[in-house]
Amino acid sequence: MDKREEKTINAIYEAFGKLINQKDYDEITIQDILDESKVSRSTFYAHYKTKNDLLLSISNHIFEHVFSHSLQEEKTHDYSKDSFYDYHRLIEHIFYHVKDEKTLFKGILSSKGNELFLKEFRSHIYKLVNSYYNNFLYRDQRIPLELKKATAVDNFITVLNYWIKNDFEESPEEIASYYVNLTFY
Amino acid sequence: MDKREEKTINAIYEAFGKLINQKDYDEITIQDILDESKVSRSTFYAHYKTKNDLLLSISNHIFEHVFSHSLQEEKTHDYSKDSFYDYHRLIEHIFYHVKDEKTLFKGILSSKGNELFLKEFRSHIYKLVNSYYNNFLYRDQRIPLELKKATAVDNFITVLNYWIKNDFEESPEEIASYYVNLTFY
DNA sequence: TTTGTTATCAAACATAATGTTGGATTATTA
DNA sequence: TAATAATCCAACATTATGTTTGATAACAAA
Repeated sequence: MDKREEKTINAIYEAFGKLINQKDYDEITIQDILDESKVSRSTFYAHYKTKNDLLLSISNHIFEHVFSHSLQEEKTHDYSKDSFYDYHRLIEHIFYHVKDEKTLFKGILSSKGNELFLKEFRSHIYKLVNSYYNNFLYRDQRIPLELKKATAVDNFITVLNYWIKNDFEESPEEIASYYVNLTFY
Repeated sequence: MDKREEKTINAIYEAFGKLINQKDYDEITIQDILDESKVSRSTFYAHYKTKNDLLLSISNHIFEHVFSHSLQEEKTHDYSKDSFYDYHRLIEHIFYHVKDEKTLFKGILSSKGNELFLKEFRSHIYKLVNSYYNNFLYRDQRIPLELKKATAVDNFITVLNYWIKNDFEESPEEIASYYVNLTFY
């Protein structure tokens, strides 16, 4: 990629990261981003069609990092040898990566208007959850599998929000065990 | 209330109900509401400061209905005699009321930009959950009480979304039992 | 180093939605 | 029926979005 492009995209990402920790996504105007990043209007629109387009791009950038490990797993891992332990470790791993991006997660998840981000996030978690129930037999007659999966996804968000509220005080291992206990026992 | 006022507010509510089932809250313009309701711009702004103000007003109107029973309970019910059975029945009751307003719930919960509604909704459910844990001892050492409460709130939304996705096919009792099983066992 | 390419910028512009105001009209209440 | 109050129309100011232009400067490749 052209050095100039890289520079502007970086500047825009940086600006967004700062702004999202100051006000709701809803309230951030493109003008705010231009002012903060010192990128010109026409340049911004050369890269992104809309503000949502930018958010989507940032989301993908984050998730590439956070879910990189699980994406690799998906291809190389031998599921016939899966154990619950492996799965638990994978979740710990993800929480580790989330903590690496704590500022962005905190900013975005605390913000009104983050639905696009949440939707992307959920779809990534859904893949994990799905692979879990493809490898472990689901026994509970009382609750439909699809509902159980939906709960498993939403619990992840709930636990993460709890972590954010506590300013990432707990260790990733601790948080992962909360999630696993809530969801799979 | 003046008959004329009642008429315009009704017209606006009706228009909103129609529109929210056609497009996302985000995409509904005030102009759309004016056109659909045939209310003039200045009249609209005589009643609501913003579109969010309207959504808030509609939310309160819905929740007054849906949680009326539990609000009454709060004051008159003798909690020292509380049983889990009573609590389960209360939840069934709420799902009944939700079904009465199924069109609005479906429209709003399927829509982008509904965070204001969700926030209000959550705060109502939180009151219920809170009263539950004030009356039943919490034993689980593995999960902090506050996290358990947050999960209990979010599970409610998850189950409701599942119900919506299935077009309210299940009975309120069935749905309530899904919720209770997911959350309290 | 030179040359062709391409990203950036500033500035002006069109468009669209929001929110405000004033004055005329009509419905309601008492 | 008279006073009150809600509605309407229409014009307007404001704000944010998105587009277009042509000039300038940074880059990559020969």
